[in-house]
Amino acid sequence: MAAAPQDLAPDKSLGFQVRRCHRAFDRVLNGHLASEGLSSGFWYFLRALWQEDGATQKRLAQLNNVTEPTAVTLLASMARLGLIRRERNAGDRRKINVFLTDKALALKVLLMPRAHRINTIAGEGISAEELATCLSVLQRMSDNLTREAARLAAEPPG
Amino acid sequence: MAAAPQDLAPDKSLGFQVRRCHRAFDRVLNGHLASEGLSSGFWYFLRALWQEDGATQKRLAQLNNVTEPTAVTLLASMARLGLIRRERNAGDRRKINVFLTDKALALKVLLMPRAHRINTIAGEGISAEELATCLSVLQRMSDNLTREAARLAAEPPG
DNA sequence: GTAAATTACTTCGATACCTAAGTCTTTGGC
DNA sequence: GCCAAAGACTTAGGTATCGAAGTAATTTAC
Repeated sequence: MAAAPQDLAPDKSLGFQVRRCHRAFDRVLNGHLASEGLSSGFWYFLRALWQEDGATQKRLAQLNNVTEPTAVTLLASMARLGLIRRERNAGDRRKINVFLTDKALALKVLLMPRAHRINTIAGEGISAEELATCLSVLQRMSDNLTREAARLAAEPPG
Repeated sequence: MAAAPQDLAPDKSLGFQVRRCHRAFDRVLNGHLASEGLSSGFWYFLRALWQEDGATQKRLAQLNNVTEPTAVTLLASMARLGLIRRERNAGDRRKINVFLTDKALALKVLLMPRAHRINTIAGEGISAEELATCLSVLQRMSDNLTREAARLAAEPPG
């Protein structure tokens, strides 16, 4: 017999476990970045730019699943630290293209292996097949929830 | 041939996908709670207290995987809104026991079904077996990373 | 039985998010 | 052309989170 809707134990809730796991990843990531004077907020933007240097701020926000104001704040901090350079786009002056400095480019060879290592540590004792299933389920859940969030924004919940 | 450590695509990174999924859950949860004047920060404390009314602040922080300062801030907000009552423990005056008010108790029947629904929406089109695997992998990854975070705190990364 | 260590909570200052409401630029309809 | 709509970025204000350092109560070690 299924549990009543009042009694979903936190341990059995995907939302709860996703949150717990996120916090755990974030703490370890921050721990590794602190020695370079960086914080986890920068990490996702650095990685996006290593793949797509010159992207606009809007594009970077989308790649990282954050809103534009969040991107503005983080990119301003990164510019202050000399990690990026922002250039108003000549063809469309609404846009700003973001470019990595040499300093940020150099961080790639230092930091990417650490990211790998964190993923490796996370997956210790877990089969490749299970990890692949988890990754796929996370992607599908994200898609489902993103659709639901858009629905909620249009029409309040019932 | 395996990809070089410099080239882990974000989509294939568990850390990245866990984060993305967390944000998606959080947005939907906030969307549902906003109509009651609540925010997602309260949710986890409410749920913990529905299961364990009278818990100390430290205990609540542990149950929710947040640090004590975070718990202090959130519980202060909840007290301001009349959701909880804090009582200095008579036997050990360092401790503070947290109790739900009637108002917060009444929210349970309203909110728990919504939490269920969010989990249901997230899992649409995904088999029960896959979801169970994902849940189990998330738990084990959290445990691995929590251990690593403790190790890092003791000794900086190499 | 007191000094030192530990525990529970708090305060402080900072970062990373969000929503709502701007500004400035470009595009589309007429 | 011009005005309205849409797009890209910014500002303002608020919440949730952290680490580090502080306070008060209790326990431990001698």
